[in-house]
Amino acid sequence: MPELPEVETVRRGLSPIMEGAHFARVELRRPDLRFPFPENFAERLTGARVDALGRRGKYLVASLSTGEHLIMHLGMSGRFTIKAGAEPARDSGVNPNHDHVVFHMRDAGLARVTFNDPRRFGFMDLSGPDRLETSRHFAGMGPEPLGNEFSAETLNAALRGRKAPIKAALLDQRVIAGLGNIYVCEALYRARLSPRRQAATVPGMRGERLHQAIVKVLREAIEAGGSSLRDFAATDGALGYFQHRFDVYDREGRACRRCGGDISRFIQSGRSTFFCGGCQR
DNA sequence: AAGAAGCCCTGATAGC
DNA sequence: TGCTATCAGGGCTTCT
Repeated sequence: MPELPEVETVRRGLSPIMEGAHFARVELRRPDLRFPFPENFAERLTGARVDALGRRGKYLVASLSTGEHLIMHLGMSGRFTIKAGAEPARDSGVNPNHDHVVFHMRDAGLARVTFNDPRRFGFMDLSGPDRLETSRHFAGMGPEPLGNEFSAETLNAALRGRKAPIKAALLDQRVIAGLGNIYVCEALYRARLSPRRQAATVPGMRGERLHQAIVKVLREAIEAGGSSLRDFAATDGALGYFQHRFDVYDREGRACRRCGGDISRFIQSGRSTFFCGGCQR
């Protein structure tokens, strides 16, 4: 379940291979992922150089020499694997039936970058040469939590007046970019805030705690190479290990490390929320 | 208009 | 053992 730390881990794995390299050939093994590939997708990539590989929220963005941007989302189960040119065709180390896209990169020893995605919740898109921030995927997206524009003040401002539970507000990519179920649960635990608390009541001291908790949990998770629960692996197949440091996520029925209470689980807007009723208010 | 629910998709797992 | 039901949850669409 790639959230910001997992996507950042993938970006760091891909950038040494892709930045500065050209697409020699692009293989599409099916007409769509979650959405159809954009028109002439392979043709528009072939010959282009990757000037930079960035990330916005949970999206990977390759800026191309053609002026277009290749926008990639891992969905739930998307995985990129890198193999050098001479290695055998079984690229991803997982079921090759789900190897949907292969980028053959030159200037990188003809490395192959394979996108495998069993559930096909991932997608790829090309944005025109217009500014990225106004593109369909990024218009209205909230601040990068590890960027300069994210502060306790901007978080508070985004939460003010919101009647939804804080859990739902933090999952909303318009409030803050890149958080998913895992890191929202973990950040709320660290900030000692109940996921049920109305978002509008957070600004103030609670908002400062929450801001700190979000930044810290994301930094630690990136340092740990992300979290590998069911699907996630880095481009070299390595598993992240932040899942071993979860305080609440996937720990239903276990003891809270802080107060000794029981970690409980309930469904909030259709998704599992994990929290400690003893010390999260 | 904000908020919630439904949808997509497959693999792992639980339960019979 | 082998079948079926359930769950996982990104973001988008639809409904209230």
